Amino acid sequence: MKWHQLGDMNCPVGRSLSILGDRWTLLIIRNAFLRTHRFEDFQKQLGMTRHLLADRLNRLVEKEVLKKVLYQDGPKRYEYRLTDAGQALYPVILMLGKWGNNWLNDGADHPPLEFIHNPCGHKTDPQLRCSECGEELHARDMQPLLVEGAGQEGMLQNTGDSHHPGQQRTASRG
Amino acid sequence: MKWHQLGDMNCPVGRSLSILGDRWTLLIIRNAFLRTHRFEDFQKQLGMTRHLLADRLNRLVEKEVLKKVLYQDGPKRYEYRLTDAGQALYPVILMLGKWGNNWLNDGADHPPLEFIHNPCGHKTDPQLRCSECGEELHARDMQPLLVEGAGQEGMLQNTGDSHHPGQQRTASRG
DNA sequence: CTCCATGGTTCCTTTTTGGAACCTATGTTG
DNA sequence: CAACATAGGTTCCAAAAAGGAACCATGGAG
Repeated sequence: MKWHQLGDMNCPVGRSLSILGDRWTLLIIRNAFLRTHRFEDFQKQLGMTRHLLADRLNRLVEKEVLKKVLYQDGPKRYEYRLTDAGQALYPVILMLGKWGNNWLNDGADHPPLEFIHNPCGHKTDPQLRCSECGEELHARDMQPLLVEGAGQEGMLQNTGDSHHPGQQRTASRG
Repeated sequence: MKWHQLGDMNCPVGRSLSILGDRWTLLIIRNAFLRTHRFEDFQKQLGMTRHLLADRLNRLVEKEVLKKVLYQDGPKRYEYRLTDAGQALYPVILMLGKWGNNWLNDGADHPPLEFIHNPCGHKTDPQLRCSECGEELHARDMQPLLVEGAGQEGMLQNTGDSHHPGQQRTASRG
């Protein structure tokens, strides 16, 4: 299977990764959150080839994660800014950062990265929480629920070949 | 710059992506969360070449995201399971899924994926929240803070070439 | 007309993928 | 013992993507 066919799959993680899952794309988006918007700046900060950068920026514009905004009219120049969809990737970037912080400090010479949450004014540790009870979410407590009419190749639900029975019921196809 | 040099960078997002940022790795991890553990099952479910799968599994074991566990002694057979570091990637996977759900439902024929949070029993919408005030976190409210002694190429802090002044102060190097 | 800045594009080499066949160890069937 | 099955790889080769460096285009400044 070619990797790009993943975009059609039923699993939302697969669809996300068909756009975001390559070597540079998420780094470009990270830098966009850091207020980098221009071709030259992306290129200098990331050190990637101009070639690839142009390709990735175009693809992100096409997928509506970034948009081109005119910022100068002499020779018309555009910069790249996050769309609403792009802004919505913040949790992904932040959780990747948290993971790197917690689990990839081999030599310990990497400074822990911390954030102030401006509205409350405190150093914050971003946490994934349940919208209903407010508790922190863990993989073992989550039960995926696939709505009716779907799911032949649904992923994010086990396909039933588990060697560890019990513990699992998916909604449909029962 | 070669992509693998990113592993040494100061930014935790860059370090995370040096392990996770390729076409297949996060999909392998997703399936591990869905209780897929064996080579053949990964291969069938993902449709990737055995070649690449072997390479990625080995790399994840080396990086201590997965571990090999003996499950049969006839011909010795091992399966791949998430380590604690691997388990800690759940928020990343879940937020990628949430994003795909919300922003990549082009034809709308993809079913929304929903989860029950077992401890509270409700359908949950996973949210990124502040550990201190409990409010949902947004990019615009977050101020990265780099601890002293660090930060030459720190990333996740703006390097100062912003064309949009104000709105930004990083803690050190002032 | 020349030079500069920004934002690309082209050309060519090196690495990574994709696809399919083959290998290894052991266990089962006949 | 031969033949086949199972699980987990490895090998080989062609195709695609990434890396590196030079070149191009537009418009303004000198």
